[in-house]
Amino acid sequence: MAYWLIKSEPSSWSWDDQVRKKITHWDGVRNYQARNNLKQMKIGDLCFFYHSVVGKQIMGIVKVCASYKDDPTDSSGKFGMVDVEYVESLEKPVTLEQIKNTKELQDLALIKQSRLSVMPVMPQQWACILRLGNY
DNA sequence: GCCAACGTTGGC
DNA sequence: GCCAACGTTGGC
Repeated sequence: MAYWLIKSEPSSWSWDDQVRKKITHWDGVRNYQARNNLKQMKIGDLCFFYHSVVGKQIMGIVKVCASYKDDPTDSSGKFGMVDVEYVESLEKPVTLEQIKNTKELQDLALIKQSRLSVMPVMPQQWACILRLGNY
């Protein structure tokens, strides 16, 4: 099983929305690197849900519940999506600032490639963030 | 195939 | 709201 981090601006899709709706299409990705990461997701993989722009913190965990398929919102047919399902909220959201201040997390793409919206997370990074979140 | 122009993302 | 970083588009 693999771990990921996916971003959303709360003004378009927030963690509260995710908690309420439980399952959603993770559509709208229009970047090839992010798409390639989506393609590699398998059912059961876990993802951190990160609020970009407003909040700038990891809010909780979702699980991949449908693998890569066409994104109906993309008329070009080049991009796809997965479905994700609410799993759990972090007791304490983990902020970008905390991540930047944590030695083990310096290699996270969140820091190195701030514009990438779907990125892999190494198991040790995953565990480290869980500890920061008091999960 | 190069690169200038343009559009978007996201931190500050 | 600004702008740096980055990705995409299109003329040549």
